[in-house]
Amino acid sequence: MPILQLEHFDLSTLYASGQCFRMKPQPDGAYRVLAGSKMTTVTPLGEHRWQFDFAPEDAPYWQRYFDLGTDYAPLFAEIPAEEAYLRQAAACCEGLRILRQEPFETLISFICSQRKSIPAIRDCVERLCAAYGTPMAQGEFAFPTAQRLAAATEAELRTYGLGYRAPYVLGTARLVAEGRLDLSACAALSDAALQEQLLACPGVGVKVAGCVMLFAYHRLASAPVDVWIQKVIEEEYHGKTPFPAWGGRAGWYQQILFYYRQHVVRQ
DNA sequence: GTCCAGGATCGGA
DNA sequence: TCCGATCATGGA
Repeated sequence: MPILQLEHFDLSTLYASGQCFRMKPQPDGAYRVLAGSKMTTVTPLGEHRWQFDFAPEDAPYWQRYFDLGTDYAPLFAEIPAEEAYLRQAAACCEGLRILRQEPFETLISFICSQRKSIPAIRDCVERLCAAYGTPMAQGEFAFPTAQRLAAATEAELRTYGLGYRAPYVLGTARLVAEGRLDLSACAALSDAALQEQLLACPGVGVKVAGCVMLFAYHRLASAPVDVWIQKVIEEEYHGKTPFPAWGGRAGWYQQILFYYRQHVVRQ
């Protein structure tokens, strides 16, 4: 199994980053990472070295998932000096990255996310996987396919902690299962056209669409504003969003600010 | 008991 | 176009 030396990579940071909900800390300090129907275990060896445990044929998949083809050093170094708060925040998340997650999994997960804490989202997503996902090795389950979720009933979904979001999940799963929304084809769309497609899903507003664009389609100009980012805008940017001025770096900077505000500043 | 969480939707102004 | 109420659920 490959051992990689990675300067800007840290699973504890990614685990807490709020972009993925199926990373699981293990008792030995490793992380089990599930995505779609794939699974890997990543063990810290110290000195920025990480051991990846996955099937040999999955190497390209995880390379892409963790965005290992991108050198993040310039992404930290190029933050303008005049952006003092952003630089201060970035100094606290050296291992942060923007993942490339499965679109359907990301879409459903963030529909579930509305007005939930990150631990609550993890629980909810995990229950959906256990109920509708294909069993994998070591007691884990794949993320459900659109077909499986679309075949559920609203009442059934509610028993997994979805609450009022149950019809949203069902409606969106049906859009995908019936081919009325082609998430693979969406990868070729412009940012605006992609957002339009996502907003057509029940339970998807600008914020959830923004998360899917950033965390699944790697649209780095997308900077979703949740309650934490709204606090940052009010506290540090005089209530005026800085994201449009940041262009193609907006999503990356947003993720730095989110991590910093939630895990370092807190309150 | 209250308050809050990676919000969206609806009705009414 | 904008605003307020409302929507389940779990944890602090």
